[in-house]
Amino acid sequence: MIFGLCDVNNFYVSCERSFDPRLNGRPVIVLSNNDGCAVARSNEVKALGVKMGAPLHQIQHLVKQHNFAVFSSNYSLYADMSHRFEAMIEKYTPNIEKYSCDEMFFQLDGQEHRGNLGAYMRQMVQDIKRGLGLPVCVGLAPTKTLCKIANHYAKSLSVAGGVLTLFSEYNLKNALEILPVNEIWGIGRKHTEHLAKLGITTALQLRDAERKWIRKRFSVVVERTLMELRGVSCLELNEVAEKKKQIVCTRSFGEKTESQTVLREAIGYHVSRACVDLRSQQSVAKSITVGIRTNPFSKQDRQCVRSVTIELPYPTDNTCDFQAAATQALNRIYQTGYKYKKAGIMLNGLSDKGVVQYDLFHRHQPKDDAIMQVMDQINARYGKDVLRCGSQGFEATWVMNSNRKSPRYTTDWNDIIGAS
DNA sequence: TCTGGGGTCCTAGGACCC
DNA sequence: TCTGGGGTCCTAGGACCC
Repeated sequence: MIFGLCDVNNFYVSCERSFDPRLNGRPVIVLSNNDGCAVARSNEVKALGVKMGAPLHQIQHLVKQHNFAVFSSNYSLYADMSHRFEAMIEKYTPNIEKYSCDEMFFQLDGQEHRGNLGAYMRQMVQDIKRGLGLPVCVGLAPTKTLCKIANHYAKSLSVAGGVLTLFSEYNLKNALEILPVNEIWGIGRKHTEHLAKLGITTALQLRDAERKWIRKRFSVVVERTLMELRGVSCLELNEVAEKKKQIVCTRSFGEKTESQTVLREAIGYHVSRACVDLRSQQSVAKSITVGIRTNPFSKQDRQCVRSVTIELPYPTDNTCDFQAAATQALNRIYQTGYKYKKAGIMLNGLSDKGVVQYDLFHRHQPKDDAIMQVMDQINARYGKDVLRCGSQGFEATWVMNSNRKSPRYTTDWNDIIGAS
């Protein structure tokens, strides 16, 4: 079996460029929620030394000087492009794991490419470029971790055709010898520091280290990484997307607020979002955590970070139950005199809706399910939050900044190119 | 003035059980 | 001075990922 990884170069930026070719060759960045940081950068921007997650206000001089095109993130566009990207790969192999919106792992059994794997994959790369306007790179190797590395080199070396394979010991050795450990999938900042103290700074050194010794000093995770570098596959392809084990919804506010009403409305909004998500995967949740905080970067504001978890009497997927619990939670943590910047909620203890055990005194109300179903249907048809809980309010004074969003080219009739 | 959001897995340690 | 052993479940916290 052969593993492959196909990922889109600078995904969000490439989506924007796909619908506006004038952006090609021009420095482009896409901002995080609330227009805070640069979360996607074109190669021109990377070449200027702008780091992933750089706060916009810190790079304003470059933005002006080099005439960056700057976009707020347009998630409905990116999600739609992601689906199309996945569908294109499916034409080449049925065994796909959607690892993230812009990365697909897959497996090839050696039959479909008729002896010329490279050509088969280059064809796929071309197809995606032509069909979606997205530039992608492919890495092929015996393990997922090595695929990541092959993909990394395909991209950073601008390999012709966008496909790089890592199979022979000769190629592997050369690739791993010059790769710093922190570039390995699964080795982050802490592990890098720790490894450096042990004299391990390159991928090759990690691969050839003593397995038991690494296991003892780190954990099975790093041990697995080591084995994967040796070409022993320890990570399988997960083709079926598993259900989420927790659902989180948090947002910063466009402006700071001291008002409990505004906090309650923001939290109400997040609860609604999370519950729709919960029901769509046919789960119920046991508890909800509500959190609020001030701006941690602010020097002059007094800081306050609070959160509380409320256990529900029974696991449920009912928005109203969670709204009531959330309001109760907010009452417990809210304190006057602070300028709050962010609020969020988390649904925990998820389980399958069908298999929940209720006790003797629980009266399950089929009516509640019907109400939620109707609410989901109406909102799906007429727009989200047409029907909502009162606690969400109607003003949404807290909404984040998103001033530079591109049109929803593929998901809104009015924004389709050519529509008047 | 301005700094994102949403996840997963693993381990250690405590509570509890027989 | 003496105070078992083995197991499971749960949670908090750390580390990592995109």
